[in-house]
Amino acid sequence: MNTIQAHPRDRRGKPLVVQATADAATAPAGATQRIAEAITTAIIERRLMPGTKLTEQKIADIFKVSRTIVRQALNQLSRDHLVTLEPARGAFVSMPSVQEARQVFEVRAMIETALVRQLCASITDAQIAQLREHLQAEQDAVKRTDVSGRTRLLADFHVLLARMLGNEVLAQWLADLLSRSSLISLMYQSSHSAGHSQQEHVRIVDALEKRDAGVVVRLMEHHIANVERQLRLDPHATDLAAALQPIK
Amino acid sequence: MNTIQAHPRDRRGKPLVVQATADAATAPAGATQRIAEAITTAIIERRLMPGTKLTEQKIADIFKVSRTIVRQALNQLSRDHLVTLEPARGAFVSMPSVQEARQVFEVRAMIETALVRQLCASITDAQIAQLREHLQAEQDAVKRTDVSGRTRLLADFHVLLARMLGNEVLAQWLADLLSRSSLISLMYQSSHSAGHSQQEHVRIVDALEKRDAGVVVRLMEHHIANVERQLRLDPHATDLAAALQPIK
DNA sequence: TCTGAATTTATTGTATACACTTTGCAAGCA
DNA sequence: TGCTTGCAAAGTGTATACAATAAATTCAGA
Repeated sequence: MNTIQAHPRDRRGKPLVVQATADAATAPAGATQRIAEAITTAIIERRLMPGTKLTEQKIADIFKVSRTIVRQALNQLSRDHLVTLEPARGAFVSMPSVQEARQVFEVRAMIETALVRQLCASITDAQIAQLREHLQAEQDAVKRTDVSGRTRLLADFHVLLARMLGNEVLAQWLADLLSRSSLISLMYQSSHSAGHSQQEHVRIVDALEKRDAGVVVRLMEHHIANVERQLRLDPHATDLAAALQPIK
Repeated sequence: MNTIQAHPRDRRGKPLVVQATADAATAPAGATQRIAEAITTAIIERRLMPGTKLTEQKIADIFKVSRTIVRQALNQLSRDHLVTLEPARGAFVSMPSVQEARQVFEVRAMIETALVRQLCASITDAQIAQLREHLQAEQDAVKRTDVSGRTRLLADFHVLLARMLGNEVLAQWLADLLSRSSLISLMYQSSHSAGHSQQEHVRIVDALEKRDAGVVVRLMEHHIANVERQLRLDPHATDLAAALQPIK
């Protein structure tokens, strides 16, 4: 149990976080990077649940590298908030708190509304076409119930918008936020209608095409709020004292 | 040359980036953290110029630790975009490009206007008072021409605003952006009137006190634009070919 | 004296060794 | 039985050794 599957040849599609800088075009990438990505996708695709201990030596054995490399990868991941490092105890898949979850969505709402507002002024027809293409891919994934694929695509939609502003700084940060969002969904999502999200994406693109800033901002606001609403961010597990109180 | 001064006891004030989580209240902090902070402040306080090579062994000797620790610190700093890691060549103090500089300021404008808009709705009188206190500290630093102090304080003003939203995710990210901004100023700032920035801060707080969202957003926009305007983000050094062209 | 290949030096990248901390288990004691 | 204490196993944190790479230097030849 808790085995991490390396399956390097099995990785269809890019990792959730679209490579922003496209550094050196599919660079051979150090082993560190490879491991970090493998763990990232493992988390995203729900093969590693929050709280899982990530023992350095085990990972090192799997990837046939030394702990040194694994430690580097884990350090990187901890910076992405995907794993949590407990001093002298080890690395664990992060368990974002309800508060953290709320904050992530709050920030997303702030930044993404501002993002689409700006985008209305600068978006080109070619970009619209690119978005339509993406929407098609989303729809396909939803239809064939490709869970991990659609999760990635639904997240990438947002990063794609960010990249269209031509601002790598923003895009990279939003990518970070979205991988965190994925982890949050993993922890708190009870039921999620991917189709609904997908339709909202369509409507957002429609509004973008009309360059209607007012509508697009409102749609994005609603969209993010909807995604958040489908989580179970009620006190439940977090408020241990209350949970253990006899119901009387 | 290129000597990094450790001077651990000499560090008056906190590092530029206000400790967001205040983790474990001034934790003894691992050596890694200590080194990362030392280098950070060294950069901010202009004792390390962009492009400076950071040789692992030298730093290790200074801090009396092994390269292992130094490497961890450098890795962290590279994630903050303060140092750049060139494979097999080493670590250098980052030299943010003009494009990156523009993007950082563009993002800051986006996020900080949204920030103050929200803040208008939630800010308390106690928080206003706290801001006034900060403004006083700024003004003192400006008056006694404490360059490194005022740099830190002027940046912390923005982080302070972020923290007042009670959103650590946002605050931490803005802190990152601001340390990058500092490095950018370091590279591109020709002349900077700290007093002017400080006055704008005052006006922003005034508008916040009146909860006038419209005005506060406009002021913040102008403020960030002004800071950017004082940089030399013209093509100059970047466009080598043009620079070497005989003037004719 | 200049150019360029070969060698030497310096520095980074990775693996490994060892010390220290935590944790689980079991024996001792009330 | 229930609790504490001591011990052993597992795992992390740091240092160091060694291999790989890039830069600097030397030296041969024109």
